[in-house]
Amino acid sequence: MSNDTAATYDPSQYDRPSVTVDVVIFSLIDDRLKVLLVRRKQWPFAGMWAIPGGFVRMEESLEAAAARELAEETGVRDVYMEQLYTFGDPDRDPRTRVITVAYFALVPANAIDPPQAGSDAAETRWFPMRDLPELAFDHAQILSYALERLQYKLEYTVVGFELLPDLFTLPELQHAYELILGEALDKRNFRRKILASGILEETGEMRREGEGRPARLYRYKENAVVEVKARRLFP
Amino acid sequence: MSNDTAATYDPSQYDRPSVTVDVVIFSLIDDRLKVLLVRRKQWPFAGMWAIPGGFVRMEESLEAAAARELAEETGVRDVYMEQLYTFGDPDRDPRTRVITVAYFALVPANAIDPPQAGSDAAETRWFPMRDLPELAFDHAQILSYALERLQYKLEYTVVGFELLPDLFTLPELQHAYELILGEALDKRNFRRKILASGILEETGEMRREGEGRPARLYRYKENAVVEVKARRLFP
DNA sequence: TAAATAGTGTCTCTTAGACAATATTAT
DNA sequence: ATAATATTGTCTAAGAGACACTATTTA
Repeated sequence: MSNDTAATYDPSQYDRPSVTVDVVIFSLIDDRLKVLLVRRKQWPFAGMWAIPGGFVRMEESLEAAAARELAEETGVRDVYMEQLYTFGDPDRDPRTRVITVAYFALVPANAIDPPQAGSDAAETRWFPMRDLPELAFDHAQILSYALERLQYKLEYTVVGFELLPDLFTLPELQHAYELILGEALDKRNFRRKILASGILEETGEMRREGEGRPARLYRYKENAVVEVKARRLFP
Repeated sequence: MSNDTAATYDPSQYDRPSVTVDVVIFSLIDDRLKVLLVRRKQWPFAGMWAIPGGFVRMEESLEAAAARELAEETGVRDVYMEQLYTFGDPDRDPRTRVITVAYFALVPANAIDPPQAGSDAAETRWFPMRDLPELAFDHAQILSYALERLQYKLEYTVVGFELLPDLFTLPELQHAYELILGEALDKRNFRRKILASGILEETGEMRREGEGRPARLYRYKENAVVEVKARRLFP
């Protein structure tokens, strides 16, 4: 806290809840928006799937805890991550009072550790957002909110490229947007809007795979990303 | 949390941080945007001002804790309140690890208890946002972020009326917006935008005070507010 | 040369901003 | 009548959506 109204303080006079971070990890895999889930082995919700998370250690910040969870599950660091919301209903965990600070992360598929090696041998799996299993705790609510936020952000920022490799083509980026938003977009309007944002630049190179005409490869400008980050709603 | 990655659980194996809620309480008083602060009496930051807040009790939700703090400080219930962000740097409180879930509330000045009677005798005072004292903890950062969010929301929603009494005139509403945004707005464009949102309705009555032509009194439509609430970014 | 994919321009409609005159009341 | 405040409409510029054809490559 900060102050106990009358500014008295005695930690032992209050029971303390547990605090965890849960990280909703999104990626585009096999042409679908997928989320990484962990299978629970014990009560409560044994056998059900859950968003990866864990306790916040006493000496680490919330962001550090979320980044640590992400790295443990995917081996990935330095990807887009933002705080989503804090969920704290008293009965959301049947064991004890647990307040969780939820984050969501966007991870390019090519950056993920091959065998999804968690530090321990917990079973993890990527699930399509449109085909989720039954979820433990209030995690269905958290996932639903994370998707809503991701879709919302796609409409007014250009975070989509955070799910792609460093170099990508505009058709690839548009495809990513269409997968997440669940609707087709007009090529010309999409290109106009994205390029007008000024955060992409051509590499001068082409991607020549597949049958048709090769596509130009783009990257995002580091400076421009700073601009976008400054305008984020959530610090 | 939810799961400890490997789904083992033993609460005693982890130290637990304290969890508090801090509530940034905004109101329009004496023609200024003001925020309610509490003077600290003890170490740390004795004598400095802080955002009102307190521990989350084991049996209450975060929202309930925030609403309780708000009621204790202002006597007000059932006003606009939303979760702002969760701040958890390990050293934000020199006493122990304290994670705070920050909320912000919009309170109509006419609804506030006259003598600002907190349940205890802590000294509280309304400070203009443009003339803040030195603040305890990371509360300057929290206030700054709360103002940013309020200004942002004013631009794409019509939350401004949450700071006004049930009945209000369009010039009063515009004045509230100008105070918060810190800039003059065009009367005609403002009225067009607000009325186009469809969330206000005329009462048929007039406010006849002061010298000039009386102004029409409006209220907000309950149904319309539900619509706006459904479109909120934060659940 | 056929098939596949990448890339481009215009028109329209809506929205937001700039801008000034009239209407209604109290004094 | 004068002062004070409330109310109203138009023009313009910019942004968003609808829409179809040309360009470049591989097989």
